[in-house]
Amino acid sequence: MFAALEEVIRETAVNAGAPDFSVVSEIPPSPDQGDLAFPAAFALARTLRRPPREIAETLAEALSERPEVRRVEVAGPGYVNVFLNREMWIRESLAGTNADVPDGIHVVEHTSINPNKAAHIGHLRNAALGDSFARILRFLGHRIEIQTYTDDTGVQVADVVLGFVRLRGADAEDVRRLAGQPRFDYLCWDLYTEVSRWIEEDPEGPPARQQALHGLERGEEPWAGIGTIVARAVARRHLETMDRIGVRYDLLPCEKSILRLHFWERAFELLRDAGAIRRSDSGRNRGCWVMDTDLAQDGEKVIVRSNATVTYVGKDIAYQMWQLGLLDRDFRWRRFHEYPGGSRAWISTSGPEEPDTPSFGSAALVHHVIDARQSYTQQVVQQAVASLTSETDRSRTRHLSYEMVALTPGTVAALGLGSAAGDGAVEVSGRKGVGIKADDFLDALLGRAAEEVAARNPNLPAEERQAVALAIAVGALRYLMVRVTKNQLIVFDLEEALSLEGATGPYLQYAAVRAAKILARIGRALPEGPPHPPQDFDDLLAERDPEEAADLWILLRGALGLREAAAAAAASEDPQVLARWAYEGAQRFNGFYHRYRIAGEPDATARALRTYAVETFLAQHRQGLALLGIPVPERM
RNA sequence: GCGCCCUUAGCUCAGUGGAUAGAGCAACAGGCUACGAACCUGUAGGUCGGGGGUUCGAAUCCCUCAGGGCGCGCCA
Repeated sequence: MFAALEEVIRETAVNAGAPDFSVVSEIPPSPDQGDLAFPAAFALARTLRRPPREIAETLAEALSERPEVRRVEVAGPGYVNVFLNREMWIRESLAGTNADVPDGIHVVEHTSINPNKAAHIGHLRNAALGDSFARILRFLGHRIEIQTYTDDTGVQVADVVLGFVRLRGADAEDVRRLAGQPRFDYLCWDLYTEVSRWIEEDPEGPPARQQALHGLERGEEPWAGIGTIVARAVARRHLETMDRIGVRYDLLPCEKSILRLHFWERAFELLRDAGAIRRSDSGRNRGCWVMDTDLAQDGEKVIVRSNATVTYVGKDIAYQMWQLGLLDRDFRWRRFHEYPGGSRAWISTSGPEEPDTPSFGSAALVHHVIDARQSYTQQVVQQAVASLTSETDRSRTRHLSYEMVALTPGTVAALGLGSAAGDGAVEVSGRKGVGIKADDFLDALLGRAAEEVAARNPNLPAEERQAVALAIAVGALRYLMVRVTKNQLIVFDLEEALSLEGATGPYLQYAAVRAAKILARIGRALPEGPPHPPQDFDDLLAERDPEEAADLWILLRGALGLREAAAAAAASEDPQVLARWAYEGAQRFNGFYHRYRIAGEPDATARALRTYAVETFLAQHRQGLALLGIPVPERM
């Protein structure tokens, strides 16, 4: 509808002699200035050599002939303010669909934690960002596949394996027994910091680590056997942790499979044949296979070392080639984790594949949710992969880059993780054991939420109280992680993060719970989707007090902006856009709630209009919260 | 040295060319016998890091300087 009106503006201006231009529209600061405004006359004043007000009058006249326009005003120095036929606008926005979504799978790769220790708050940001982004894409009509890359043969796992063998004197059976513990990942967290310190301080450390790493990569015992036990047990723990906050995965592609299935060997041939890499005959990188790139310091990036082993970047190139279907090799898959409710996560294997395995990968577009520290590496990989595609427009791999989570010195001190030096942010480090574990943080939130629920709902059965507290804790956590822009470093303060008031998840949930309660009181079911407006909506609105009409309209217009907000979030690759929409919606609703009676309103027309607005708000708000992974409890 | 990100109210952040720069927290003053106060209303708080430029119009775009964070290996 906006597009049609913009076209009217453009056409009118061009007919008046203006060169072609793109029309901008905006929403006026107050609804008594209209529903839509065009500042076009200012820019046209110069080219048409006429005063802006005069041009605005011409544009207004053209617009006023459109059926979707009720009234047009020229305001101030030359704004064209449009009062829409609101019923028509609502009906059109309800009819919006995902008709023109291109086919093809979007892979969202997120979380990707090294399977050697418990997940921490930094990983929660990644998972919340990736999961919300994936839900938004699915809402917009895309087919989605969720992957979490699992580096089960890297130094981090090797270090923990070394810790078990060297510092604990454990064999595979011992480790298998320990891995059965409920929070095996916590045990590994502590062992990892211990072994990291040992490697740093003991001269035997570095060579021992080297031995463990090579053992893992080559499949030598005891390293490989223990490595598999550790990696799979910890990866399973990660799935359980993330499932607590509503984050699930389809696939766990493992580095070990990439090695065993010789992905790199094939990728190497393809890259070499395409001329994307070449052997360096001179200089510092003599004997290596390198890629020419402006990104690297000397103009070349080593992909294969002079000792014929492949770098991290090389392995990542092979993996990303597989994701895009550019590698004519495939993983084999086995069932790994059954989620309550039926879905399951698959893990890659180089062994025999299970009979009824679906096929994965070959995505149209892959989104890598990886923190900003990896920007450089991701650019190099993207360049390599792009050199294999015929597409000239843009890369089919996207780096959804985000800034990390650090800790306030106060939080570090409060948790006994070290002394607070200065007032800067403290980096979360798994190696040093500085960080807040994801499960611990969620448990702390759960504890605080449970207190609140008990205080407010003393008569609720304990089991229900627990369920409500969980929803609130998850809502608080999910909102916390997406409420700021992905580019903003989060300096995590525990006290602040445990707050359940103000701009927090529970605020968003509370608005939904309230709205649902009102509807329940007057015997209306929870709306499945936004309802259609009442007949003669504009006339009904006009009969109300102007202030109320404005409040009703602002609530409705905001709620109906869900799809637009989701699309903007997808385009900017940042769920924060949607989180802001949800927060502002809750604010509008709470204001409305305090101002107007709904269920108890005696006037039937007023009650119907207000109920309609509440139903629309609730349907849209619940949908928006679902996209952010924020559950809505029955009561709170 | 090069690259990316950040700099807006005391604090944490919104606001990616339009009308008077907005929220939350903290502070102060109010509001529960109404659909539940995890809420709402009000007060106070801003040279949008500094300086140039483009534009009818700049927190927003360009240049430059400053401060802060993170990267830039034949490591993973």
